[in-house]
Amino acid sequence: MTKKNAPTIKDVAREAGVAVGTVSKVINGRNVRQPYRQKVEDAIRKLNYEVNTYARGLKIRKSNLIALIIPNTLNPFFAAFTDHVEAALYEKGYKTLLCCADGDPDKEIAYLTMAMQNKVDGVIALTYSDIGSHIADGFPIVVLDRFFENRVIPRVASDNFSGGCLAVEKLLEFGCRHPVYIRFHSVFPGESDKRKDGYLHACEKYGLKPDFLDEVDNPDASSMLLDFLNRHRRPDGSLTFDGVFAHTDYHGYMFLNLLRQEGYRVPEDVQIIGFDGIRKFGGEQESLFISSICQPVRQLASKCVELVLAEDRSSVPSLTLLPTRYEYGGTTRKQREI
Amino acid sequence: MTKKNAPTIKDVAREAGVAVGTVSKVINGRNVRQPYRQKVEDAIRKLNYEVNTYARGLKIRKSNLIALIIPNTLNPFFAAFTDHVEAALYEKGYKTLLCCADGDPDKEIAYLTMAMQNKVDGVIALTYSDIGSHIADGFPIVVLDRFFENRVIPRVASDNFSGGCLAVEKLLEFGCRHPVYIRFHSVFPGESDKRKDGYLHACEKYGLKPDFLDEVDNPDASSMLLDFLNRHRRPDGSLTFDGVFAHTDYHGYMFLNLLRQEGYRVPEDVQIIGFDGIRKFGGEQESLFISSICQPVRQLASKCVELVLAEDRSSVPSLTLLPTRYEYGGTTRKQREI
DNA sequence: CTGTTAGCGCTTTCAC
DNA sequence: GTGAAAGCGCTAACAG
Repeated sequence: MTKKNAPTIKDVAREAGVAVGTVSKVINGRNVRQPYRQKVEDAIRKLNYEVNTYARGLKIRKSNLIALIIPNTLNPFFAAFTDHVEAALYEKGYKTLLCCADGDPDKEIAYLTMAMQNKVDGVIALTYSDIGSHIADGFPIVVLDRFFENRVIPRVASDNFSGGCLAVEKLLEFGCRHPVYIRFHSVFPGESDKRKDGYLHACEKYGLKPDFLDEVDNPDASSMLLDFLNRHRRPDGSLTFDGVFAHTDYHGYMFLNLLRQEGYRVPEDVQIIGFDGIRKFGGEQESLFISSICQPVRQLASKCVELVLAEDRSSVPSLTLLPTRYEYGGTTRKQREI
Repeated sequence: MTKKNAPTIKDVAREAGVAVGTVSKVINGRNVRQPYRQKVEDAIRKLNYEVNTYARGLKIRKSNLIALIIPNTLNPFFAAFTDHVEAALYEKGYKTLLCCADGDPDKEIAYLTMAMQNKVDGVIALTYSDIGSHIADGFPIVVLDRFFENRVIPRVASDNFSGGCLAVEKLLEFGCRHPVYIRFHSVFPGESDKRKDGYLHACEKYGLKPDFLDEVDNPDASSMLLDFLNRHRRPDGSLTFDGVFAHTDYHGYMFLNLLRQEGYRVPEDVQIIGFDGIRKFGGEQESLFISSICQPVRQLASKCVELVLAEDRSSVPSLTLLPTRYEYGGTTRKQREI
């Protein structure tokens, strides 16, 4: 809330003995001759003047505010993305309006509507509902990962297909012969679906027989993993697979715990590679939960910022893919000697 | 950015065949007779009208925006706090301006200044620098944990002292005889300093000899912990302590890994209790990294929101302490039978 | 170059 | 009850 008696541009003008137009020019960095500029700057300092954002916003229709709509900040990936978006926006002189929609379609739409009607200059969104129809043509918006059927909206995502291939290739490189894929997917279509395509592609390329668990995400994931394990247990207790590519670090870590609990050694008996690159305690220096195909969170964030701020909307590509990379996280063997 | 040709209150008035004043009243839920109200509402819907926040803000000096200033959202505790603050604010019709200051005093002050001069109705802050002197009298602000010497600013924090006592009591309850305390503290004074006071108090109460590692946080924490360990190793390899109260889950987890690496069993040989209640993958259902004195993050957040929105600033207590609780996280023994 | 002035869209008296 | 009109603080166009 603006302070009740905050000095206005008029007060500054009076104090400096110049016209308001001159003050405005000084504030906005336009050319003003030295003696005038000096007087204005002194007056501003003396009165502790600060421009009123509403008045300016009303006039020039710009808020330097970007809305970031995400499910939450609890999930480490979202948290990291949020952090990097905020930093990138700050860098460019923009503020971040944080909108945690929690997967609630009403809240997502409410935030989006609020954002588009006024208040913000653009939106970066990772939503679950199909927001496509709510977006005015030409409105600066960029979405992460999600794909909308009925509308072309600029998207930024990791190169999930290549990431999926990479996971298989790494497992093979580290000595696996039978890598399986496990996934508990959301019902919303997005680029991350291509991780499986990458797995399948790599299987074909390297002559492997695909074998996977592919279910809708649910609270019973844990017991489904156990079922999967039991189905792949030989009479002697050994497993018919020796490598796991998990669709997410989260479920990979869940599987890791299950395997160890069942007496299997990781990475000796089974190697695991996840996807995302989630780090313990969130720190960028911290270790991963499991070996993983890491999403370039920082680059995703700055690309989103770059695109949402792009002056020329028509120059914004409809899909931008950023490369992933493999990182060791304790559930793979060290690279074999060549 | 407000759409260039967005309908204004005038357009609605013309469409509805009433005066702008009437439209304003309808928008703001004031009394307007049915036929008029109906016409206005129809016109609003027809034109897809939405109030311009700047014009309103300029007029009534209120933005329904609260700035949340925190170091980052990478740290799981900050991430959780952010998430809950956003939710609590949304509940009350407010939006969240996310300001990650990253411990940079300039950025903290910049955000704070921006916030106070205009744009936001209040500030919730967890900062490192001494922002006390920058806060206008009566400005709605609430800080988490930090203590400022030169200024009384409403603070909300966990009851760290009781939490410290609780940690020791739990360790004793689970059979420990010699609990030590380890801490790598920030140089900024805050309520969390009282965790150590709680430890010392409990030691005195239960006739224990205090023994601790208390250093300024630094990159060498790991080797300092190893030093500490070596200093407490008997010739036969056993340790002179059997319980650890770690100032944070983070360093507790670090110590856990060190202990296991050195061949000690946790919780059989040594039990560990941390502080904060950090969960793997951020989920509220997920397991803790280590047994911990959990901060009531959600309650801290809603208390901050409640206080920052309080109409009567003089009714806001200068310090609000919220209770912590113990939760098992794998590094303590189950409660002994009585 | 500087100073004057007309609004931006809204709320809010104040007549009616 | 409703409608007309005066600004909120700022920017930008235009006149000097």
